[in-house]
Amino acid sequence: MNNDEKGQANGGREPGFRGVEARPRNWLVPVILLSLREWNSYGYELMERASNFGFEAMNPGTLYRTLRQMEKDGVVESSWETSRGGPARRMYTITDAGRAYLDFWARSLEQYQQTMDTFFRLYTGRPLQDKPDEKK
Amino acid sequence: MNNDEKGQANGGREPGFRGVEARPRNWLVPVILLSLREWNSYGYELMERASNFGFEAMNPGTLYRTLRQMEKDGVVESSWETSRGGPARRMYTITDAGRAYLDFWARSLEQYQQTMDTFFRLYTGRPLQDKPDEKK
DNA sequence: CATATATATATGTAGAATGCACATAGAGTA
DNA sequence: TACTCTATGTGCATTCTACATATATATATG
Repeated sequence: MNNDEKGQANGGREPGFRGVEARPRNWLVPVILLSLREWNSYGYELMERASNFGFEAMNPGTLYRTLRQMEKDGVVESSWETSRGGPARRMYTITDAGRAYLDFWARSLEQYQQTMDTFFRLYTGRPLQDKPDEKK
Repeated sequence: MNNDEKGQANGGREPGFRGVEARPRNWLVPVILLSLREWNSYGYELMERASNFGFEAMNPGTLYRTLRQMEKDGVVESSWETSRGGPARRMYTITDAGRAYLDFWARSLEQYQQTMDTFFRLYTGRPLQDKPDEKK
């Protein structure tokens, strides 16, 4: 709903809505933390693994910037790995705070699933409430 | 993960994470459209109805600005209602494009639910893949 | 009548999230 | 040498959204 191409009413045809994915904010952070909880990793590899969560063709800039911010926030720690061929890698490790954050987010996600249920109940045509009378 | 109060590792205690709700982007737009699909309404009333979706204490500015943007995008239309007591109301009606947008969003939401299932499967300890060997 | 309150809509500003484009650099290989 | 793969980043613009504040009308209350 935020570009020129979307355009006017198109009578119910499949619209070319961009940026209309029902994806929560901060999705990337928990996905990274979940990956790091399994095993330590680095940006380039995390990018591939993130695609398992629907982050297809993840753009590198967003990922690397997010990782640096996460380190500032204390949910991950990093160190350079230079003991092998190829460019140096910044290896990341999840912290205790990171695990706590992940748990918190998972609980929040459960709550959100209930909200989605409510949405679908209304969407599929079973209103939760009748139209109230005009007040006063 | 974006404020000073979150702070450092806290060893798994319940953290005071702010803004860490698993809430999707653009949630407000479909909620408004869903409300308007049931019956025409206006900002002040929509604000109350939005609270049914977990938008507690919605701040008015966000809602009214969103409504105006939605009209620009062609998913709603509005007209002033002055034929009654009290301040004038801007009454909103959903358009065909709005209905199309809502349908699109709902389908997107279904896709996203699968992604969440994947997330929870990993979170609760059943990895989808083993750690691959170091390449090359 | 004056003032307060409820109703109703809106702007200004700032910060966070995010996408897109582009920049940098090491190591192997043709 | 040039090219490609691997790997990490920055700059810029847009969007989303929270918070504070402004405006106006009608009704209730003293």
